[in-house]
Amino acid sequence: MSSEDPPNASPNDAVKRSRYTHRQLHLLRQGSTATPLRAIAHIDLDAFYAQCEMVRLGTPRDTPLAVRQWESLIAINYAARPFGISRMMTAAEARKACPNIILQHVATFREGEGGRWAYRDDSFKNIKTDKVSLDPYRAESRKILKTMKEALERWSTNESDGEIHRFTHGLSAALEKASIDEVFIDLSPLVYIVLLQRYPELRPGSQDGDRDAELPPPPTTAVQWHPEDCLIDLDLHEREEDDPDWDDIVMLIGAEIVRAVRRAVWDNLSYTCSAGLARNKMLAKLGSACNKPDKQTVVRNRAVQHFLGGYKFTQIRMLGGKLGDQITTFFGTEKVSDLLNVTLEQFRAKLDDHTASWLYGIIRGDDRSEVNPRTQIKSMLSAKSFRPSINSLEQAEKWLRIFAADIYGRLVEDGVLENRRRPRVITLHHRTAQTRSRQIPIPAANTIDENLLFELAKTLMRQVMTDGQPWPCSNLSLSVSSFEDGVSKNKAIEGFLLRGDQAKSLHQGSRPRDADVSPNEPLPPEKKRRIDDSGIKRFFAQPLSGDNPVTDQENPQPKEDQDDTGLPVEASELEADGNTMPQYTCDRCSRPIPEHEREEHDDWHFAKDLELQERQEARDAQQQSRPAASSSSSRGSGTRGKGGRGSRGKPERGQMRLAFQ
DNA sequence: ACGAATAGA
DNA sequence: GGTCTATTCGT
Repeated sequence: MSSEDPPNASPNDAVKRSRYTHRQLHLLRQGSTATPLRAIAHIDLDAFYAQCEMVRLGTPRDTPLAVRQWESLIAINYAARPFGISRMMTAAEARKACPNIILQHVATFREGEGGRWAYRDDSFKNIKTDKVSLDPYRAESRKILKTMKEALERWSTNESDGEIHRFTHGLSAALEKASIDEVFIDLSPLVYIVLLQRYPELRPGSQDGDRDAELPPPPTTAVQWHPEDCLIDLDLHEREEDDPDWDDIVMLIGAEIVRAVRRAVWDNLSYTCSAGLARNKMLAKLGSACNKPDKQTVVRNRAVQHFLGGYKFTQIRMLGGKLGDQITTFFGTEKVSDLLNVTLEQFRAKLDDHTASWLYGIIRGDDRSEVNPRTQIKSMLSAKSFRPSINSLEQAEKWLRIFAADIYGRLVEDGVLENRRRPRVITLHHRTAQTRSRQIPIPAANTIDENLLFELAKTLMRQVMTDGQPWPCSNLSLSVSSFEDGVSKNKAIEGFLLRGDQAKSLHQGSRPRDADVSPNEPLPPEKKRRIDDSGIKRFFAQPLSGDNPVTDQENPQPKEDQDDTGLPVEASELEADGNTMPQYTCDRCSRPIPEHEREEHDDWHFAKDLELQERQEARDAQQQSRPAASSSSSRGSGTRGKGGRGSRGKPERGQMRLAFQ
């Protein structure tokens, strides 16, 4: 049984103790994927493009509206749905079904009108000269994300106060932008704060040092759910009358936070969204689609079997494509409930080991994938389909100009001007009978501007044309990718984001910084946890020595010549400022610690132990979170950059630091 | 490193 | 169902 499954409680026991342990509780603050007490939210904007247009136009909520792209509809608001309008309809059909519907065309770029998109009354007549722009929606998406982050931030600072502050300061929720209108949030650290705030008996130190001891039961016999929370029915053998355990309380608190986030989005920006709340991403995502619009759905642990059993597995993330089709063929069913009868061995006979064990777990509600605090995009693409096809280089180049302008504008938003980020590769895709693509490096010496992108695109176009038959061309696209962090960004990081480093210098004078910037990681094949800064190091603002889990694993004790007292940064700063403080020597690490920091330091050891334990478990269970994740770990060799640039070896590093600006 | 394929809104 | 975007896979 995986450790995500709660241990069985014998039903006849009066609940004297919780099913959950202190260890499972305290893992919450690290965003650990290994605890069944985790709280993950998935938030999905309702009919997003349609709402964007409603907000922009000031359309009342009860007015039917759809977003139009040429003759088809790409988003339909909830007021229009009772008329039977769906995405497969044409504009004419929609108007017939609902004469009063607002059909708003998306913004477009127009040939010969510079690189600016605009909303144009006649764009639907100009499929030949216009190109769709999704920029307005990207901009709204950014605003919404920012509002959500602020709401989460407020929550953590409000709650993490007073006596528990030393256990909880610095904790925050990881937020992953899953698409233009969806986010995952790992609420676990915030829920942890609230739990400690409301239930003093859960605070560290109250368990007499035995982390595997069960928690005391929650001091309630019934959970008071908010009237607007939609609950998934419990599994057949579970009863609503049974006393709640801490996982129920976790969901209750999570629901409160999600409600606050959704409320903030509504109050500040007038967007409604739907949310799912569960112990992992997969369940949260299924949950958010259960009650729409403007509702939130809670999938309690005790409801998971019942909930999942009713689905086709092709609804589960990653199973909607060819993999799902294969599985359907192999086992002759699309139902989760049927697949539950398939043994792991039977899965292994048809699928590779990783996929087999991932699938075995996922249909049982076990999903260990992490919420990856990623906000920055990895590539930008601008494309156009031609109906009818185009037949000359001259025609093609007009579109390349627009692609270049589109992408350049987005690069500016992303900070190319300030040298924060810069793509290294540009690619041209070209479709005739088949799709062909060519890519070249963007010369590092050049300043990226619209014209450079255009010139590179033309170069690629020439290459594509010599490769084969270029006409008639039905689709053309230009993209930039392989983003790298610019110089000024590194300065920014060193200047005011790596507080751990600051504290380090402050504490022990100057110390060579090379180790911080050079790619010195003896990188393990990348069992590397994707999001170091959602782990314990974020809590403690650890300096970079903690950046590499492997180093940590193999050298649990920091080297003597480095400052790694394990103190929170704030403590280090205090130490540097004040000079005559009573000290004691910690018997765990033999370091001098100010007396008034004793408790905090003990907490640090406690958390550090948990961290090591978690890693041990991660190694033991060589199980990956997703089937797709496996290949990147087996590839690793030969991808090290030659000049030791290391941006390949340390993916997303800048992102981790600057995740939320 | 490159081009193709897959996934999802 | 067609379009558009983004990421991962295979060599």
